[in-house]
Amino acid sequence: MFRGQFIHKISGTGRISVPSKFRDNLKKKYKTNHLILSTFENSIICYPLPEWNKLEDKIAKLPQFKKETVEFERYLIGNAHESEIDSEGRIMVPGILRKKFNINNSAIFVGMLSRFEIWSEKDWKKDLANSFKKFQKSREVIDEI
Amino acid sequence: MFRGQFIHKISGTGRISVPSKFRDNLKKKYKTNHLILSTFENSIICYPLPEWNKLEDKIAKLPQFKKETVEFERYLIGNAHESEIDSEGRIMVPGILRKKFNINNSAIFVGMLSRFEIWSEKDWKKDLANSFKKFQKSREVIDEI
DNA sequence: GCGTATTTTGTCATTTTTTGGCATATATGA
DNA sequence: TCATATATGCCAAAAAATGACAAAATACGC
Repeated sequence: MFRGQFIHKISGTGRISVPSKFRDNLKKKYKTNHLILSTFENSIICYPLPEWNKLEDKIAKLPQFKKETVEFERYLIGNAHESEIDSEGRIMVPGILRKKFNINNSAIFVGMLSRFEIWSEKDWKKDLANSFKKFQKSREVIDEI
Repeated sequence: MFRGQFIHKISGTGRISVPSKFRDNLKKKYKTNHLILSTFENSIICYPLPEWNKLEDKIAKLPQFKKETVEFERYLIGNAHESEIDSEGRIMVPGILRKKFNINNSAIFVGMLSRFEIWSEKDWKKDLANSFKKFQKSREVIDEI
């Protein structure tokens, strides 16, 4: 499970080291060092490749020209980049994603159990300000827990 | 699988380099460097030749004089151009397609699993502005995922 | 606290990918 | 046929990604 927050520097070429605890989880639980980075709301969302593949397999079975399928694919698959963790524990975050989320000097990794997110510091702080309010609202709606 | 977004320059003669990750996928998975370019919505749609053939086979099985079949065929098959990836990793995008989609200086490749799309920057941004909203809608329809 | 091990960061060299340019070839249409 | 537009082949420059190594920072055990 991915848990916790970590601030890491990102190099000019877009390399950033994945928190070692996340790497341990990837190795132990998923036996992979491949990630898929995609976009969701205001951050880069990262899935272990095996998890992501399950999602793709489902999408591949949908009728390929149907409007909903196409829109879903454009957003989710269209933003997805595969990235391998290198010998130093780093990944390359493609420029197109860095630009999209204003990730320049450092970024925040946020664990989300089966996935994790990468935020720019600025956006993270902004979101944080709202998140407690949002949490208050959503806990009234989520009955299952 | 074709995934991700890549912005590439297009030459005056209509040559544009196919993202290397797409080329790798073409080689490994499809063992081809032939593509079929056609039109779909506001972009050029690109299929590896083997995938295209599958599509044609499916179309061939449809009732051949049905209105929808004819219309579907005319649109998809009628606009299809074959293109081979050259030694520099580029393809030629026929002028007729470039004009149709206002592709001038640069274009965006968007991965869609078994195919990919080529957009003009302008149209892509326009579409993108709606894409998260569309995604929100479509994911309600695609419950299984 | 101190020393050790691990993790993160910086830098440089190498390789790969993308782009630009130019010359030649092929087709198109008057 | 010739002029024009379109397409192809080839080479080299520019830009981006990757690999390797080492320094700096941080965490950990005692």
